[in-house]
Amino acid sequence: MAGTGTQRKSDTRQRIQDIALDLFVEQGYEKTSLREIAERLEVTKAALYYHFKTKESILVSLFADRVEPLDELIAWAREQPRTLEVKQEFLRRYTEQLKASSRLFRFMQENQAELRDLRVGETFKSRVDDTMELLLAPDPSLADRVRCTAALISLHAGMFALKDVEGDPEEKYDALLEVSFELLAAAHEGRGPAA
Amino acid sequence: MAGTGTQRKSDTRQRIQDIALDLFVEQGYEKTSLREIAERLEVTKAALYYHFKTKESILVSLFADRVEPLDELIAWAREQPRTLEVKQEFLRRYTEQLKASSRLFRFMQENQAELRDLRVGETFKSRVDDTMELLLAPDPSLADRVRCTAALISLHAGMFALKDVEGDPEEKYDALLEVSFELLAAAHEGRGPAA
Amino acid sequence: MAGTGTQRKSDTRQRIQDIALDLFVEQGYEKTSLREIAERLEVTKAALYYHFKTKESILVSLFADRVEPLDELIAWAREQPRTLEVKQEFLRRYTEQLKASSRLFRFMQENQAELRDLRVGETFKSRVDDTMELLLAPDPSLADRVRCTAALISLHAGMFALKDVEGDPEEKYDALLEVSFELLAAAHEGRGPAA
Amino acid sequence: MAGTGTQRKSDTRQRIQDIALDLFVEQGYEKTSLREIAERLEVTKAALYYHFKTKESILVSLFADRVEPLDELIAWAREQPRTLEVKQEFLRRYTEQLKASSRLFRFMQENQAELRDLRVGETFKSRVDDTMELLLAPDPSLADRVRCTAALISLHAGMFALKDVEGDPEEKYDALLEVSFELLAAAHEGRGPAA
DNA sequence: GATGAATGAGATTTCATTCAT
DNA sequence: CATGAATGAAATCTCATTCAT
Repeated sequence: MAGTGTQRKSDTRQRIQDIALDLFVEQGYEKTSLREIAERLEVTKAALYYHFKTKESILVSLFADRVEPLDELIAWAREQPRTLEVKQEFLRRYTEQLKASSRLFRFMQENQAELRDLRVGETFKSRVDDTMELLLAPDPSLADRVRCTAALISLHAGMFALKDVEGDPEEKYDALLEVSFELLAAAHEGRGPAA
Repeated sequence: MAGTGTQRKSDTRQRIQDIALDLFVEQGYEKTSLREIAERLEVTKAALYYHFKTKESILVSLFADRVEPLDELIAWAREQPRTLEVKQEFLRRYTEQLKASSRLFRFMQENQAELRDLRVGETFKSRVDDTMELLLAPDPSLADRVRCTAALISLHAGMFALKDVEGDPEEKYDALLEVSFELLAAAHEGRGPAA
Repeated sequence: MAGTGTQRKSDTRQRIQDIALDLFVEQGYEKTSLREIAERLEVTKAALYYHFKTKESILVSLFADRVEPLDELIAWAREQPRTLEVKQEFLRRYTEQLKASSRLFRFMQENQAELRDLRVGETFKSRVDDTMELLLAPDPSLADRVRCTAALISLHAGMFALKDVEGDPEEKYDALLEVSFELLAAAHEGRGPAA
Repeated sequence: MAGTGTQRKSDTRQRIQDIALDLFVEQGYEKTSLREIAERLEVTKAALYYHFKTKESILVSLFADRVEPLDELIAWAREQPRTLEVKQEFLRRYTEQLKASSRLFRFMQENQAELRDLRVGETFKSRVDDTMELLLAPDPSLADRVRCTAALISLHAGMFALKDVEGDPEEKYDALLEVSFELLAAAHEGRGPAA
């Protein structure tokens, strides 16, 4: 029994998820049909239904694994004092997660409309709200709110916007993070209505 | 009685565009069927095809009117010196256009994947590239590039991200613009690698 | 009033027929839409309906002019003695009519299935029956019947079958006619079961 | 009871082909809709698409089986000396194939226009060219070419032209074949310009 | 674990036709 | 003589899903 290798149980489920994410990113969720997924996998559509109850559940499963670490990160941040250093550390770790699941986040970014009524959207929306609340000072000015929003948006959308810029991805991530820090710092001080 | 009757001269084309944009924003392009548009308009599907050759051409027509003013703005900016004041003025006018076509820009924002292979995407992508080039100093550092990117992204995505925040939309636009100015200013000075 | 030229009354009707026949020959009747005809004419579909009640009536009108000369030819032949010379003369004149309306006959040839339930088919079918009767000796053998059939079929289908053969069309017509004469002559003698 | 039940193993594909050919012959290809085929089969339209990717592929499949025997026949003839006897034997076998697929050849005959741009047309056209080349003497006169053409055309179109003539179909085929032989013989001798 | 066969709903699109102007 | 606007019907095709095997 022992020693039958690392992938004892069928990895088909995993492969479905992989290929589905590829296609979802390339084409969007609606435009990707189960036929396509099945063809790339070289199995029949019916086989997909052995592993997933519906098309949507494939999508949900893709998000499932990523929610937990995000929740852990938020929980961690809640136990910390709201210092600038903590907020920075939070963004740093947040960026790590973005990096680790960049395809998925790209998919979210580019398919917001489709995700909106798929419940999964809600799930992530509420995490973003939590995140905003963590970054903001209590009772923030509108300008500070905007700064934090900009910090987050830039992290999320920045990599895709910089796709055509040459350079090491790691450096780009660093640059994005630094600009986020600037915005965050300004918001943290409560610099006022963008004097 | 006068002036309130049904519009004699067919404005059906206009109404199609209006309702289509509504539905595209609500549901995305793919998920919106011509049946839906026709039903809301209380005409038959075939009527849509009298006014537009294909579904895609409805979408294209929505963009057509907005490209011109954007091109004019870019052309104007190109004739100006690249001072910070000009760049600010540019962003101010840019924001006016975003405001004037907010539904359309929201649609773009939330349906990037679907737009990607619809040619219309290309059209706007190239305008964004032009815009970036206008805002950037010659031979910019990566950090400055990121700042400009963040400035633009925030303008584009900011309003939707702030949807749940209470407050006057005008004030929100002002706040977004100011934060963009901060980022722009930092990039204009070439403040270096986010000191 | 006099002297206003040869085409006093609108020639649109004529142009519709021309273009329609072009398209019917190229694509078949079903596959040719009124939209196409209208576009080539650079008028609207509705204009077609001013000149023709239905699509089918365009087709019918194309045949109308050709039935009369055919009927005259048949009537002429009926008054003649059934000598071989007369039959030959009949085929000669018949071929002239085929030449004069070659596009139309090509259309008939290649779209028999579509014509079958369009009444126009019937009309011509009965002329062909009349023609056969004229060519055949009384109480003919099956073989002679086949010879006459072959003679007619070859005249009808021959030109299109010889399309790729180089040479003067007139010569081709002559050759076809001569082979028809051979078949006709054999049938006229009642040569028996193809000894 | 035994052996009369419903066929267990799905022969749906075969049944689609059968019914489709029936309808194509009756009405033509364009005029036959998939709805009609599906209704006669008592399955849904979607079921057709399970078995055939497109409507055209149903048509193509009908031809597929018939091309092979024809190619074999042509190959056989190419290995033989070009004597009159061989040519006759060739036509005899050719006629057998026409008989065996008479519905399909009737369909071809009556729907040439529709077939023209369906690639399948090309396929058969080239076989006819091959056949002509086999029957013709080297460097033939136009008249001989016409005779061979007439021989082939008559075989193809003759049966349908003789539909209303009473008599045993076998006898009709024999008569057609004999007249073809006459034409062939004349062409074989190179009888000259239809003396 | 997976397939083969099928379905019901619905998509985009095209067509011949009508009619007020 | 002709157009602009619209319709109802139907076409081809795709999709997510089901189920017996």
